[in-house]
Amino acid sequence: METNALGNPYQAGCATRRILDRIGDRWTVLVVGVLGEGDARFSELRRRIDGVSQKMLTQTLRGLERDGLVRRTVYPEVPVRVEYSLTVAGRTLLEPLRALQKWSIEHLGDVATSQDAYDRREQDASDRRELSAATPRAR
Amino acid sequence: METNALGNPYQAGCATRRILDRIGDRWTVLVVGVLGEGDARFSELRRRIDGVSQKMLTQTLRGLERDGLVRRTVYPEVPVRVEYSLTVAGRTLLEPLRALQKWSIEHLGDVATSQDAYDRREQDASDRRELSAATPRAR
DNA sequence: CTGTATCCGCCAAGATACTG
DNA sequence: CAGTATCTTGGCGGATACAG
Repeated sequence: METNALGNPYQAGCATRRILDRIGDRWTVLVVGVLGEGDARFSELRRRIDGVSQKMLTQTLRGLERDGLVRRTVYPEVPVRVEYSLTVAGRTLLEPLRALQKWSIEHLGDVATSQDAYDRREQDASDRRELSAATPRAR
Repeated sequence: METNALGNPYQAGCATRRILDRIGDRWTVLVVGVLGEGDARFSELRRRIDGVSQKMLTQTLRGLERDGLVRRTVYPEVPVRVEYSLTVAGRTLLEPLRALQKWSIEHLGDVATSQDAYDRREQDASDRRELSAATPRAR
């Protein structure tokens, strides 16, 4: 038999699910993306990642550091300087993320179109339901 | 200049972030994965996807249908039969998901190891903090 | 500058009950 | 069989205050 699609068993706890649990949150891929363009310090990341709060940036970086994907280097100057960079493992993650990005760029337009069409159908259906509710029986 | 890493601008709302907003939830990739192995009806998906509730399966399928990635076919028999299948666009999503799965399989072990090491360091640090709090000053 | 520590609102997701 | 309709809740993420 040929190896099929995505995993076997394809269940909660499978590899794909596990990695998505890690990168699926709002900020992780953004941080990895920025660090993929070069090392950066905390305030720089904060500036370059639109809308991230101090707390969430710290939390995201701690998670990535814990996973061994990001390295944190403290320079005990005054004031303290902290540099973040991708580890070797972290850099390997860029590849699959780029694959996902490529898919997005190629298909997100179609997805939006499909959504619009779907929503219009739903709206029509909803209208029809209202109408029939307003005139319960023909007279 | 060379095209760099992940997106440009790499911000909230970028393509990668948008697709992760769609597939980052708990069930979407599992549904796509199972459907990648062949068409299936509702109860079959429910059985094959460990732990999914009726509500979440319906919600996930509706989202994928709205995005044009899954097709829903109703056979008006008694009792009604509903078949779900990936659309052409839906099948193209399998590729980047497999890339992610590949990364996971190759690196998730290292990630777990890194996490353990990190947690042990944290635990030690925490122990040391407790100790110094218990003996505020040497005597 | 680079973080911790708290408090809080919101919403995704689960549990449960009901329906065509 | 394949859903819809509510109710509830855990936890993510934002805001704010404070600290090394």
